Amino acid sequence: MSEAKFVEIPKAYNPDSVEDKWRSYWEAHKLYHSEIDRNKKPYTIVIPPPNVTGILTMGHILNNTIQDAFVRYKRMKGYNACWVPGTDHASIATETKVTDFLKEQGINKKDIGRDEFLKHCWEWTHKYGGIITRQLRKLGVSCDWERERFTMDPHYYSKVIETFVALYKKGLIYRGFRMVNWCPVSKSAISDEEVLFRQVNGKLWYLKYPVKESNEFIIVATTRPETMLGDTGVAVNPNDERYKDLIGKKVLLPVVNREIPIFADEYVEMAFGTGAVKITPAHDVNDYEMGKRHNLGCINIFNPDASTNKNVPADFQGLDRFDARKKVVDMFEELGLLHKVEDYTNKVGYSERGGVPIEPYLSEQWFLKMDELAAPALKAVEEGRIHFHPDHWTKTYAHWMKNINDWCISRQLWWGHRIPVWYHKDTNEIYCDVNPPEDIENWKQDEDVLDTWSSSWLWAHDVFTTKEEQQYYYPTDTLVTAPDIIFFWVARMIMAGLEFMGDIPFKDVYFTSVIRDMQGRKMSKSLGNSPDPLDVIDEYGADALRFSVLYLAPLGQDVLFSSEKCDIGRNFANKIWNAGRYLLMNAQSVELNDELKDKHLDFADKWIISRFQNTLRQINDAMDKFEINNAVKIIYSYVWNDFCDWYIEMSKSRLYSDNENVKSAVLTRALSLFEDMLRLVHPFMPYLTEEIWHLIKERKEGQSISISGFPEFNISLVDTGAEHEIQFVQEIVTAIRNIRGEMNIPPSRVIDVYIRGGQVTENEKNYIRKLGRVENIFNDKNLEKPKASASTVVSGSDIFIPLEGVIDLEVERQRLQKDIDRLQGSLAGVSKKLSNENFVNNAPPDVVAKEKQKKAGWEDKLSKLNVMLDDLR
RNA sequence: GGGUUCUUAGCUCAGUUGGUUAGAGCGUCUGCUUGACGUGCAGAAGGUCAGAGGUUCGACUCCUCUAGAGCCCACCA
Repeated sequence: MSEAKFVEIPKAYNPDSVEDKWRSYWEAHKLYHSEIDRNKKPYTIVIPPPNVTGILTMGHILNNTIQDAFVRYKRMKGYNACWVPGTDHASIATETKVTDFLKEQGINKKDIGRDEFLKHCWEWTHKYGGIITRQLRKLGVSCDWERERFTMDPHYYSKVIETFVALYKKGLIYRGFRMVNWCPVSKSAISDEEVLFRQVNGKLWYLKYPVKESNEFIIVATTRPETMLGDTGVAVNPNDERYKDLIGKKVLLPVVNREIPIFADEYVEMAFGTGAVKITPAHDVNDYEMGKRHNLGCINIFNPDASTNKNVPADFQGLDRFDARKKVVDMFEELGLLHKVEDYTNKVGYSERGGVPIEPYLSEQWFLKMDELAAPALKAVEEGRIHFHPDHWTKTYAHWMKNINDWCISRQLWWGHRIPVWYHKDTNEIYCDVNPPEDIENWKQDEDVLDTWSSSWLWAHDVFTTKEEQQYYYPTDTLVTAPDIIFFWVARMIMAGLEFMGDIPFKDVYFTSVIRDMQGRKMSKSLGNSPDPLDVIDEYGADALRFSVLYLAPLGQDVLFSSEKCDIGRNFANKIWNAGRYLLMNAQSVELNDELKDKHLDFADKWIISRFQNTLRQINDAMDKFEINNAVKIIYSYVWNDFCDWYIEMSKSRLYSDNENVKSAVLTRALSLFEDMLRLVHPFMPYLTEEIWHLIKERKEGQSISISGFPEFNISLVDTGAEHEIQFVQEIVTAIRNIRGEMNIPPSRVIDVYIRGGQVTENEKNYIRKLGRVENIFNDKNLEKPKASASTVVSGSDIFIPLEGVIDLEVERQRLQKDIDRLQGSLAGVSKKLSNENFVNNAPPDVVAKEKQKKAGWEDKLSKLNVMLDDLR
């Protein structure tokens, strides 16, 4: 207990060294590794695996902070908490990056071949794969890193293949020649969910098609004139009088000189454009359907990269689709067949990855039938076996599940799980199994890989590698994820869980907020409006970032974020730090004695103990309801307002007294309460709390606040009497401070206070003196009002503060008048209510009684204030 | 076009099943080297709860409509 240690505690909390220290401590002691333990209930979370080559975003910060808060909370509550981390191979995203990287070096993917390319992918994965998990660690997440998984791990890989084979053999997977969303950049099909629609300011071109054997033209409107090269018909509405005579006739398609029919179909809207539609079955979903209905030809005019192919006239071949568009339009203009051009805004589907408009494209793909899988998955949520938080996502989910289309699961890529299907070289027979056919030389394996999501949909169960583990840890408890992958991932995981495990994959799904910038725009690379989380951690500390983000992110609402908002968390961390500093500094001179922890209790102690219990109850309640943001606010207010502003301040009057036993008791108790408080804070601010917890006393190697248990609610410690007593003291102190403030009386000037009313205990007086900077307190039922004093009314007592020579009567009058005005307003309201017979007769008696009580109290106060005001005249 | 969420203090947001004198943080103003903290302490100002109807004894809260914002879904060329 030397002076030296005194100065060892810095004035401001500095997270830098602290965070690294405890992170390595936790990892070295494997504190967050979980093994099957039949004596404990498991609490399991699987991380939404980030893209292996990605970097940490603010979205990840929020998402993982929430998971960590849940996991730490449950771990402290005695659950066998297991948080499985990992990354996703992100087939298309990674392949795009590697392809681009190779291209920069002049290497073409096709030239080096599949095996060589995959080597590069693995190299890339190993090089960049660790980045995001390292970044995640800085946040202080309590993942079980020994369980880290990757969706291309050998075990996981084989599970994906097994799953494909099982579904194929069950008849749920089929191969079909279909129109799919084609991404010309990755040259692969993508699923409906990977198409993003954007408003595009484009044009509507009106093209004149000459009708055969006549001088007439039929004018069609199109947003994509280049597709006319593949037109095989022109459609009109059967009820359209304008075109009645043309139905059945032929058009001589300009440029390509092909004869195509004019036909009628209900689909055509008469009001749009000219009411006549050019039909390109190979490059438009609707046209494809119509083509089938009317037996039209189907001419594919594009190569996989969306350049024009040999099915178009020679001088149009090999053009990019946008160049082809220009050339077609020019040609029409030259021929005098361009009727007009209008500005037109419409929605165009873009490839999520490629960032270019998708091309509806006919190709052979693998599909997974969804009906059979979706039905039970919908039921699980509708029946409440799985809960969504916030609940309204259930509706969105149900809507999607009821309108679901088959899932295109094949991708024309190499990085991923290769489809376990072989075609016989001679007979074209299909073979599907986990192992290749024995006479492999006669077979050729399908070139495609599976959609990333058709591997990650197994995540909730296949991260566990043995039957025993699956039995113990599955179903997992809580899934925390962003709402934008509800269809990509959440829905499909539910399907997979029910199909392959016969049980739901998780009980609760917490949909996080979307983090936006202060203008409400989504964080994005191109806008450059996303702060780098690592910079924020460097500047504010991980705890501050975690706390701020939780504080700002209510369940179900988007969050407007900028890094300055982390002031909240940093200031809070500093506040806790200094509360600890105060107690520990006093522990230098005051002896701690555990035997006195429950001795010399006064109402302030009983009050804070009671407040702690109520806070604990509220936190438990909020956490159970998945209202983390609420839990955080409750803690904040307890720590700052109750513990620091009042309890610590009150403790001073006794800590600086002469009674050694009292001092000992007060400090021991305060430290114990402080330690309990740290436990409440720990799930949200793990580093800071761990640091102070170790400063409080020497701990054994391997001990940690994170496994020290969570306080348990004890109703017998709730003390309403003490809470009322404190309230009285607080009101008087606040009234005194208010007068000081309004009268501009500096704290350095001590004052006396006269309390006319019920008896004030010595104990209460002590606190009032200390907190109000009061010298003498006079208390009696029949006190005379001292001359030239400021006055007010608190809890039925009249308060007078003599201010001879200082008081400004005009200011005092205004102050009282303000109170009176406010009271009269309230009183008018309650009087009106009580004079309404309907209210008195219909409202519940306790409500009426409460109103009457209010009224009586206010009337009393009002008349007293009026007397005081009169006194000043 | 369908669905969904939202509109409360200058800003960002709380407000649980209808009954409060409508709250917090930031910002603003005033005072303060108060024996943990100026990343702090004390005090103050600031709101017709988007608008209009309705239900009710009583509406920020429930219902309808209107206006505005966000998100998701949808094949109008």
